[in-house]
Amino acid sequence: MPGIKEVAKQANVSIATVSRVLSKPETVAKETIKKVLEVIEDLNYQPNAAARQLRMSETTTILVVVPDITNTFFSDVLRGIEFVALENGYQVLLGDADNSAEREKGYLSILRQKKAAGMILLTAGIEADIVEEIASEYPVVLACEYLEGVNVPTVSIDNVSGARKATEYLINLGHKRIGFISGPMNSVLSRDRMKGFYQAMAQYNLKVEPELVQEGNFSYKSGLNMMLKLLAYSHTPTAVFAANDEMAFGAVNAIERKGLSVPNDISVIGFDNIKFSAIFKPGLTTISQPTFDIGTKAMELLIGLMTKQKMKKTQYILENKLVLRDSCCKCRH
Amino acid sequence: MPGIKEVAKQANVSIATVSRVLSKPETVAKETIKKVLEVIEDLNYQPNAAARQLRMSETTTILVVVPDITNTFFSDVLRGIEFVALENGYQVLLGDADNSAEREKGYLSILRQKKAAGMILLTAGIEADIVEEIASEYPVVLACEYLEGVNVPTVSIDNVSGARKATEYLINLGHKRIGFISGPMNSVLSRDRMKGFYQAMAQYNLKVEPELVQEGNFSYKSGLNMMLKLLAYSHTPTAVFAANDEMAFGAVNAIERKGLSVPNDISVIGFDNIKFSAIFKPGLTTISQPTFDIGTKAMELLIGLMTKQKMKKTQYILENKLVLRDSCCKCRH
DNA sequence: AACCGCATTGTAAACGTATTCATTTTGAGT
DNA sequence: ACTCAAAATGAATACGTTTACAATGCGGTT
Repeated sequence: MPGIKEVAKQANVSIATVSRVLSKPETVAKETIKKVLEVIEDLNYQPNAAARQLRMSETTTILVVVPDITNTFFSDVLRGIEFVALENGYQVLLGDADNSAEREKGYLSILRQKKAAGMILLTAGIEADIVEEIASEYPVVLACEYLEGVNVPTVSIDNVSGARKATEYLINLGHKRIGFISGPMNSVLSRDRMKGFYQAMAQYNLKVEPELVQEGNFSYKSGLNMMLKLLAYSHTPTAVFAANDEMAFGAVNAIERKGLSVPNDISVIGFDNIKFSAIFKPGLTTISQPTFDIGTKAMELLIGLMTKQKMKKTQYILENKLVLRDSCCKCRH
Repeated sequence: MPGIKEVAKQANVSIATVSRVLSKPETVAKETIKKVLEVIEDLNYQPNAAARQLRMSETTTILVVVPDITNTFFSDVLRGIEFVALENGYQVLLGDADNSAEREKGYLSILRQKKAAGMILLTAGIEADIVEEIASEYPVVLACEYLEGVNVPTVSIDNVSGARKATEYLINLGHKRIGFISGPMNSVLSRDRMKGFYQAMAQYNLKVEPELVQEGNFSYKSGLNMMLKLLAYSHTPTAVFAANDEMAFGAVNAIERKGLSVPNDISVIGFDNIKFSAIFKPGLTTISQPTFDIGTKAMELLIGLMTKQKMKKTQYILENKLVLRDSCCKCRH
């Protein structure tokens, strides 16, 4: 409630001095500082953010758009983002797109209204040219997902190599008939993981049976259903690679529902290494993404953009790694 | 970039008219509206939020503080909050307290700086008197957690009755030696669940063995460890009630690690009904909280507060219910 | 004693909008 | 054609800051 002028009056100085105490203390006499600070403390004064923002034409909140807040994978990178945001005096405005490109697009107006100084997109539902346009006008960084051919700062993992790594692991265990449950094909990330799968199969001269690759949508249920579909074929796979952990859980449960065992009858490998993968039984072998680091790096990139530092690098690809647990074993067929 | 005055100039009207087109179109001629709207469209003009906020002294962002963004339980209520927020033109600023009361307190300045018009607390790490003070000055609602004796608008579930329900269920299955893994005792919510446990036991004249109640901290790991502790006693329980699902997972895995089976040797019941409870094996019997509804109701309450409607009710207790799955069975001892 | 330089403080303008009040335009009624 | 109310518009101000610029005071130098 109390404004700067109330402070000024009580401290017997001008509002300019009060302002300076807060922003450039080195230009005001020590004694005055003390006096003003006392009054500020006394009145519990906090500068009005809107006024400051209007005057300085800069805000300290940034916008983060996630495709699905309910997905633990994203909450981990969110935590990374918020960690460095707070450290640098920024606040994060959360936008949950709820898997809708429409809602995703709605958040752009927040940027245009200057309610946020920059944006981190954990999604990729917006058309590339729109992203490019908005990125040319405001600080924007892409995390997790990326868009082909656009030159927007990005931090992600190499989904192709990750998927290749997962597939190779199965192959090295002796598996030849390997099924693949993909993510939704409208996402680059999904397409990359599929590409990695195909690359590895080709490299080892293995044929991929068209009926053994099914498209899911990253949900448990789709993993379950697609696996049931796979199991309905006369010649079932001896191993399955699911493009994310949640679908892998579905696959495992589908297999067990049919009276088969993981990994003894069918091996299953996932992707993401979410928290529950270690809790699940059997422990899920999967590709681990450095979620927290993706978040911190993305936020650092964004800060660089907002403070107009010239950056040596704007594209980061973080390492993923295979984490071994109990859902895969040697092929016994 | 373009301001209201640029629009005014191009449309050959005053800035006042432009402003009116946006906020009180009924007071301006249809023809003028059309002309102005065209220019606005043309320039892609968006009113500056800071200026508007300064002038109107009101903002449309609200602050939500969660104890742990990584906990899927909270992301579900977050989704509920954001759903009605968006519907009413509000944005949500996310504050992750990372389980630290200190960080939690740090978010209060956002309210004081008027960067947010109101706040929803999903946490309860802040001292009751501080909350009460801040709530007397700004719109604040408590969700999930609540504080004893403070009259701040609150929406929660009845943790006592939920815990009683869970315990009764075990008792009705014939269990007499029932263990309890509690949440951290500094949270009212935890204390309530414990209270419900004791109430049910007392009601059925069952003795609770002190060594069979252990304090965890809502994490998987603590559930695992506390269960191992329970199993180390000579006389082990035939059933265990864990104060949240994540700890229940830990308990189940601890039991199986000892070569015992759930539910055949020991029944386990949880609390919250998070998404993985249905995926986990055995399917976890638990108490379901209406997470989404908690979120929507909390946001509705907050909107009521912010728009200064007089409200008939400021304390909501939502229904919880028992959901049966496969982690409990009749006592066989 | 006059002057200069520096440290400290104050005055006033600007940021982009909403709104009050005054002014102009419109149109209906005579 | 003239009047008058109503409708539409414009001019000017305020919101709470930051900051460029001006003003003041003080110590030391000449």
